[in-house]
Amino acid sequence: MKIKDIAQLAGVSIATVSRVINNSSSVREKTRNMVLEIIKAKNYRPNITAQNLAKKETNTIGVVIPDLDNPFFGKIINGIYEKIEKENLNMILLNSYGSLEKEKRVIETLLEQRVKGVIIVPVAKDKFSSYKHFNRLDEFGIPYVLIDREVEGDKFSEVYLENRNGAYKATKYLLTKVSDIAMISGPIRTTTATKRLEGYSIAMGEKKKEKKIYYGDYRIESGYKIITQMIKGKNLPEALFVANNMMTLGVIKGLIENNIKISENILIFSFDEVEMAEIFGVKIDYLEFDVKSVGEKAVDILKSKLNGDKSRKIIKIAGKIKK
Amino acid sequence: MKIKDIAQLAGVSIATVSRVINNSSSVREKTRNMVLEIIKAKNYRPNITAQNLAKKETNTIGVVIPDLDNPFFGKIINGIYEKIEKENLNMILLNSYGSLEKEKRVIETLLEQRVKGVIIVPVAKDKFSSYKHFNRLDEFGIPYVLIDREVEGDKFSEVYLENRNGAYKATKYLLTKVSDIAMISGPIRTTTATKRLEGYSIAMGEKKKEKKIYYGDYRIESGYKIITQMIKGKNLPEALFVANNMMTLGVIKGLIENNIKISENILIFSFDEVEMAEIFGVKIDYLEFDVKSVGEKAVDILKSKLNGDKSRKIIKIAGKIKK
DNA sequence: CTGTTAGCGCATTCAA
DNA sequence: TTGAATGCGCTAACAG
Repeated sequence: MKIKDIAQLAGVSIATVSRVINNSSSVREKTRNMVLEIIKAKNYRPNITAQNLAKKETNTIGVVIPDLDNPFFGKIINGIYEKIEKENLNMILLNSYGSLEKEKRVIETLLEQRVKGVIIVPVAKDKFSSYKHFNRLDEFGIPYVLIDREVEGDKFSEVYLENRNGAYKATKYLLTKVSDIAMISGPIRTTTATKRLEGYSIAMGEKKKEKKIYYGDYRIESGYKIITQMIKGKNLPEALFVANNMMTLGVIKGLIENNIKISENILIFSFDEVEMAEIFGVKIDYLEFDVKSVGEKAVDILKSKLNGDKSRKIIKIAGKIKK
Repeated sequence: MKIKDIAQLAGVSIATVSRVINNSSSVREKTRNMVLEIIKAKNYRPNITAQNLAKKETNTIGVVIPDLDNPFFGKIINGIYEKIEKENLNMILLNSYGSLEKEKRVIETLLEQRVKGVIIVPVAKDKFSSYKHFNRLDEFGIPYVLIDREVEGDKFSEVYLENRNGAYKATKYLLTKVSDIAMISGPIRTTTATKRLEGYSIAMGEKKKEKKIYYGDYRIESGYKIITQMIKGKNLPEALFVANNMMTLGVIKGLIENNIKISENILIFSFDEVEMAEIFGVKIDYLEFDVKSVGEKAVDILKSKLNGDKSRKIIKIAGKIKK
């Protein structure tokens, strides 16, 4: 069933059918209704592939994520979806698996698909990373927005959590309660870890308190290992600021195993939320981020680019202290 | 940059370029290499939209999920993705929001996109639900596989967790330890809840033990409410079989609040995994399912359908007792 | 308000 | 092994 069939059944030209489908130029009320009826009766659906080719554009946007099996990105995807759905856009989802090679490849896929725009969590984590494959998108005139990671350079539009300021606020908050505050940082080659560490350092420096920094790798095990060593060495701080929720989980595990009461014997502050803590009766302070809005804001920026806005846009999502 | 440009630069016809792109019919080695070089030099990417139109087919499959912000489905999506990636297929992801109306609409979207196949978590939950909108896919000759939900009728290919047998195994296991076993069931209008309840009932019946059934709605709050009332009424069973992990979380919350030690004062068995329990030092038995494989198996079935297999296929994913 | 026609970028017969 | 021509289903001038 194609446009031609509908046209014949309706006794009009395909141009007219096309017009009623697209609501483009004016069609006589009566004609329109008749065509509409036939379309409905025949359950006809226009072939979007053909439409796209004729219009030289696409109605899909590409989303590239480094890990599809991660609730954090699930929220972002959700935010993106709800926004683009309203624009009648579709989402093609790609996984970069956190690998630069894969990232380059999926970008080529997106190019072939002639997607309308791209939202991507860049794999690159440090200042030595290469971003030049993003130029390919520029070559094809496809607008894009980087999310979640703070990226070096001054040409990209981005949306990410306020890393430095968030850590600063968190540390300031902890300083109102105690003065012996240690931090478990993420791997220093990542920009997020660097920024979060900076925030902690600045706040501690302002109050001239001694900094105690431990380095983890953002995963549960490293949090567990570090806290276990602290406990063995009997040098637990009054408060511990942990750079992400995974490591916080490790910390919680270690503390519970050693019967150390959280918030009684030690204050734990996680950079981001540990979702289940409350259910298990564990009291953790954290920064609350509207993660979904990362996706939403990215779509907003993309839309403005699609409308011709050439300016660079940076949006930082603010965190709110939850206690 | 289109195929014509490449052809001109190479001094050959577009047919030849098309042939090397698709590796279709034989092209002289020398010619092929030359064309390939130009393609590379110019960073040319064929326009998939045009390819699809010419070939009257698409390289994307549609995936419909009722909740993008749910780790369970994240795992399934991940399983689907890894499989189709190898087939050089793309995934367009749609959200039905658990609404039948939305489901109908996204199916129309998929029709317009002329997707190659569909994998869908049907919204329909009970025997009174309507499945006739799936016929639309049949009309367009698009193969599809239903996942996660057990659906009434005898025409659909499906992949889901073994609900009844899983619950049966779980209850049998609990019966080896105690005899006073209560169950918190899901809402009885859903097939999953019905099946799980059946499994429990059969196992209890075989041993002529008294059944104690409470009805929740699969959400945290209902688990919490039910356990709280049990505690107040001082009628805690020796063991409690909870029909899903969300309600189990509610149960855990209630028990912890009331200082009742899990696995000491009461045995808790969750139908599916409560991921964080171990970290928080809580001992929960559960059925372990390879959730990701739901997606993988669905792709397998879809592939066979794409190859012309008309038979109906049902795959049940087995659960393994984890203690 | 409506129809005719020329593409959109590519695959694929059919000849050569 | 190659090229010319046709068409995939639809949109968008252009003309009427």
